[in-house]
Amino acid sequence: MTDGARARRREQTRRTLLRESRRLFASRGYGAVGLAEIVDAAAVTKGALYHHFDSKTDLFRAILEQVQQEVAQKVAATAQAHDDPWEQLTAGCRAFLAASSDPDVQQIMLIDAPAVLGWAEWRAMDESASAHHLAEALSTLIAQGTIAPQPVEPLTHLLSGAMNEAALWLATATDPNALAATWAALSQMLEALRHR
Amino acid sequence: MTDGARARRREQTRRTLLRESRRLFASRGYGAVGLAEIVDAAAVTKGALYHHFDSKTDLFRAILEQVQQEVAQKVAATAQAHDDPWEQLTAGCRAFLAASSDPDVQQIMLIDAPAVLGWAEWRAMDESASAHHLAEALSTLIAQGTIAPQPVEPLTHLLSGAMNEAALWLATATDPNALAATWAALSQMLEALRHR
DNA sequence: CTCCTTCGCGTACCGTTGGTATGTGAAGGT
DNA sequence: ACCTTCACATACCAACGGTACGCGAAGGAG
Repeated sequence: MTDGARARRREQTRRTLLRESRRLFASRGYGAVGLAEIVDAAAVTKGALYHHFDSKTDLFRAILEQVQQEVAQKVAATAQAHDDPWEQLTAGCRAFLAASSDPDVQQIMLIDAPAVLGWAEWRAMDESASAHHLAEALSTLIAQGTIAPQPVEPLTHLLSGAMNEAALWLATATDPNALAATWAALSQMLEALRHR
Repeated sequence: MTDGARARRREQTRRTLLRESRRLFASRGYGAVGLAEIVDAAAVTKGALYHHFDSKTDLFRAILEQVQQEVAQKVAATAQAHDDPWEQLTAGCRAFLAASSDPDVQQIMLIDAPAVLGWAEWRAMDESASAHHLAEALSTLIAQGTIAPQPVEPLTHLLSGAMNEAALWLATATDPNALAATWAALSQMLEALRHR
């Protein structure tokens, strides 16, 4: 069913298209890359592209989904290596910072995505991919009394936004211990949430 | 010198162009607005537009500069109403949140700007417009011992990113006391920076 | 007042872009 | 052996950002 020469070729074309367009979008930005360049790099034509994706925006959406899943998986894997919910939160945040330091992830997920898809859709995708986990972790910590009772949504957005911007800055920072300093400051903020 | 019929007409055309394009960019986003629509709304032609601006991107840059100055002025005015550096910081952050709740400001300054101009240029403009003041306030507080000695740059980016994302979320939040809850959480984080 | 220059802007046009309609040949069922 | 379906190629289009050039009014020089 999922097999056959035609299905295999289809999958391969789609994967090549995603791979090449992701490479180009990541290196030069969504707006600066034309479809002609993409289909040329993938050694196909626009007909093939539009057979797999509804539009240039739809292609970008598929790439973003892929990037977000990769980041979310790294964060989840790191967090699940710990038992204590508080350590899960801190380790998850560290893992997110590390994953977001990848230039590809930054250009696609943090810079272009909100402008290309609109903030609302970007937000919805980020929610289901990673912000949901963050909110859940915070809820758990509130439930067990580690964090003072308070609405989790504002907290989620403040932390998410802080880490996103910090990751973008780290990419251009020349100071070799900028990552350590950033983590120290973020850790300081997280500690502030602990019940006194 | 700055007067004369020709100079007055020039200024008026430029201002009309900025006003209309800002309105359109803010309401539908940079990518979804064409130059034809802009010059039509301003009752001029593309010749006039390109006489005042080098490109569509350059037009956007001029608008962004204007928006950032407005926000920065509101923040500075609020901060300077206080004497205590700590109150200047907190009041400034509150003012920034309030100013960034304007949908026009969000679409132009927070959503489109990084993608249109690239993160580096956006960062540079934000730096000279408002982030510089934030960093200065933090430096002052460190110098006077209110905040523990630490690098200010990571702190600046964490706080700036947190406030940006929070402002975007507040725009879509239905909960009427979302602003209060957000400020409570942010205030909690700021308090954490105070020397123990 | 006259002449010439400059300036602000309009007109006409171009190359490229995202998107579409249609053709085509191989794969797969019957 | 036949017909359908599918994956993709080809050819084309409207709209876009951008440019070259023309034109009329404003302003300085004599």
